[in-house]
Amino acid sequence: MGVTYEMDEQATPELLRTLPSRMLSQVAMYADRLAGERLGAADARKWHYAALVALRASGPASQAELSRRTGVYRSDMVAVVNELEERGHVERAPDPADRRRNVITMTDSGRRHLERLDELIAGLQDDLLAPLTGPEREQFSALLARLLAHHSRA
Amino acid sequence: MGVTYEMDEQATPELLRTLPSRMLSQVAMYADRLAGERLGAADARKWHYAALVALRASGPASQAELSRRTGVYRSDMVAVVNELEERGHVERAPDPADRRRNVITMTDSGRRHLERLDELIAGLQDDLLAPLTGPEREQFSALLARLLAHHSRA
DNA sequence: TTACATCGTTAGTGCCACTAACGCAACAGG
DNA sequence: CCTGTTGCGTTAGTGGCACTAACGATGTAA
Repeated sequence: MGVTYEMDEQATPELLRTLPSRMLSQVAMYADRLAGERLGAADARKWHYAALVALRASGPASQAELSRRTGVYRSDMVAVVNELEERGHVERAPDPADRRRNVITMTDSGRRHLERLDELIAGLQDDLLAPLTGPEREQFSALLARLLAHHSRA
Repeated sequence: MGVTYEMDEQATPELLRTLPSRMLSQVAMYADRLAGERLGAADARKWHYAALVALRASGPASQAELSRRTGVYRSDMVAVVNELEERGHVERAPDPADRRRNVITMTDSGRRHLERLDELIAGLQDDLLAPLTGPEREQFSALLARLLAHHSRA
């Protein structure tokens, strides 16, 4: 796992090495890679987790609703639900009240799967923030939250 | 610019909304998008900037050297140098001392271009960190630097 | 009825990280 | 002097993700 590629950190120009946007991208890349690897080992992807969490939080929902709640595009949600359905973690049924919709329901298998993923994701946060102390992690999260709030408002 | 997609922030489960790895990815995504848009408007890409900064910092270099200094893959550096060459920002010449290598040299046009990009990138940092105070920006950068250092050591 | 919006779905774009393999050139050791 | 190894530039290709466009079917409102 990890990168096989040899990059010379020392030789990287100071300007580049200390650029916030660049550090941000790199740390995020590392986090994404780690998440991808671990979720992959559990036969899952980021979006599976997001969808399952949304289902647990608010109960059965249409694909479009899941899309809104997770930020996954409606068009990509199709594949996510397909994959979760193949693995028996959700069921897809037409909504009798609105025949445009599918109702997605989490199965028991899905609930168990989600619990495993919860632990996996929690461990991930821990490894991601490993070099920081408790208060520093709070700090970091709070700053991220503010940046996110600022940049995601319409 | 920005996203046309409608995501319901309110409906996103707490667990998901406050997950550090997720916030990190999202903020990074926003930063990347912003960088892509602005650099695109200046007929450039992230990698162009990285390569030019490396050339300014340490003078002419082979493509492999630029690759190591910027973190851009050797295979992708080909296109970067192609594009910079097309635009007249660098020159590519065979290295007489080692005929495997190309020597990449920045032109005057490249230097002027880089100065424009410097300003553009500086403005970007400012917009990215807009909601944070001066000390908070320092904090945030320092935390990122520590995370990066931790995760990029062999 | 007409117009419009929403839903699931398919297809496709573009960017980026990353791998594999190629022919060529340099180099180190026996 | 050969020989295996390493480094170089380059090509091609993979897979994931963000994102757009358009479709037919269905629901809602003017």
